[in-house]
Amino acid sequence: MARKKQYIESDVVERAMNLFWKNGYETTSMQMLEKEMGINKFSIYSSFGNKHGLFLESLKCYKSKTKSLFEDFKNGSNGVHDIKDFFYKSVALSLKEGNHKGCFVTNTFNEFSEKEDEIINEQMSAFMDNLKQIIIEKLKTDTTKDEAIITKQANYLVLAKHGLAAASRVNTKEEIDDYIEMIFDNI
Amino acid sequence: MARKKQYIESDVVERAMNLFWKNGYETTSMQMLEKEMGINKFSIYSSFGNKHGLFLESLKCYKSKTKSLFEDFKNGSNGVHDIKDFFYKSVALSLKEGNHKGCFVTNTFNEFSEKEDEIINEQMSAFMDNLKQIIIEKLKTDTTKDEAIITKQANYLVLAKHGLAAASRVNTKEEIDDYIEMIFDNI
DNA sequence: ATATTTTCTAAACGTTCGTTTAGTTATTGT
DNA sequence: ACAATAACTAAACGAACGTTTAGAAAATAT
Repeated sequence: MARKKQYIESDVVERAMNLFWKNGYETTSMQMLEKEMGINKFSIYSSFGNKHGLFLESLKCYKSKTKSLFEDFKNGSNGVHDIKDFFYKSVALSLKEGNHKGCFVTNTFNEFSEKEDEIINEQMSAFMDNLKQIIIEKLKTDTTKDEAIITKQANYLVLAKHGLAAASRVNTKEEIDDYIEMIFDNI
Repeated sequence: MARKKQYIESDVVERAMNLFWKNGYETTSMQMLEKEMGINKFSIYSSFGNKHGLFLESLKCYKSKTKSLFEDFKNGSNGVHDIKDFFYKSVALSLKEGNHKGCFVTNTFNEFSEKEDEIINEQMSAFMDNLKQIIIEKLKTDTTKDEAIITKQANYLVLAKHGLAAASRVNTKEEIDDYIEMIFDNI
C-alpha cells in the first residue's frame, strides 16, 4: 500500500463550489481553484478528472447543501405560504456570509444557456422542472383554482424565482423583500 | 492623404454588438469579432483601441438602438399601461430574428456584477436608475397611491423587468406572456 | 508619376488557460 | 529495513487569449 490523501474530497469540493458559485464556471480558473481548495492541480485532476468533472461535483455538493431546504418545501402543508417561505429561505441562503452570489443553479443555468453542454443543460432543466412541479402541487392545494390558472401562476412563480436569484446578487435586502411581498400579492 | 477605411465604423460596431449581446463580454473572443465584423484585428484596434473600448461602443450602439423604445415609454400618457407595453416591446426586441439573447444591458449588468469595472458598472447603474425613475413617474399618475406603495411597486417592477430579460433568453413565449400578465395583476 | 500617408494582411508577441508529466516524498505491508 | 505504491511538487505542455508589429497594398496630393 501507499500514502493516503492529505485532503478529504467532500471538503475540497465544497471549497470549489463556493468559488464556482461566486464567479461562475469560465471565470474560475484552475489556478484559483488550486489556491481555494488548498491542493494542487495534480490532486484536483486525480480526484475529479478535469475542471468540468469538478464543476459537476460542485453542483452535486450544492444540491445536497440545499436538500433540506427542498425537503422542507416539499413537506410543508401550508400551500402557497410554503412557496413564499421557500423564496425567503432561498434568498437568505444566497446572502449567507455576506456574499452576494445568488443561486448557484440559476447562475449556472444562465451561464450555460447559450452553450451546448448536454450534461449541464439536462441537469438544469431537471432542476427547474422539479421546482415547477413542486410549485404546482402547492398551488393545487387551493381547490378553487382551475388548471389554467395554476399553469399560469406556476410559470409566473418559476420566473419570479429565477429573477429573485439574479436579484439577490445585486439588490438590497429591502428591494428584495418588496419584490417577494409583491410577488405573492396576487396569488 | 491616403487610403480610406473600407468599412463603416457604425456598421461593424453593430455587428460586434450582436456578438457581445449573444455571448457576453468574456466569451466573445477577438477572433470571433474579426469574423463577425468582417475586418481584422488591426482595424478593430485602430478604430476602437481595445476589446473593452469596442464593448463600450457596442453598449452605445444598443442604447441608440433602444432609444425610440425608451422615448415612447417616457412619452406615453397611459400610466401603468405604458410600463406593460414597454415590457412587451422589450421582450419582442430581445427575441428579434429568432435569437434568444435577452436584454444586452441586463446581460452585461449580470456579467459585470461581481467584477470591478467602474466604467461599466456606472453605466449599468445609471441605466437601471433611469428605468426606475421612469417607472416611478408612471406610477405617480395614479394619485391614489402614496409614496410608500409607489416605492414598493417600483422596486417590484424593476426586478420583474430584470427577471423578464433573463427569462427571454430561455423561456417560451407563452411562459413569458403569462409572466407579464401576472406581474401587472396587482399593480 | 511619384512621394506620402493610411489601411490592410499576416505573423508574432507575452500571458494565461486547462491539462499532463517527470521526478520526489511519504506511507503502508511485508 | 525495504520494496511497493500512491500522493505530492513543480515544471512544462499546446492552445487560445488580447494585443502589437513589420511589411505589403492602396489611395490621395503634388
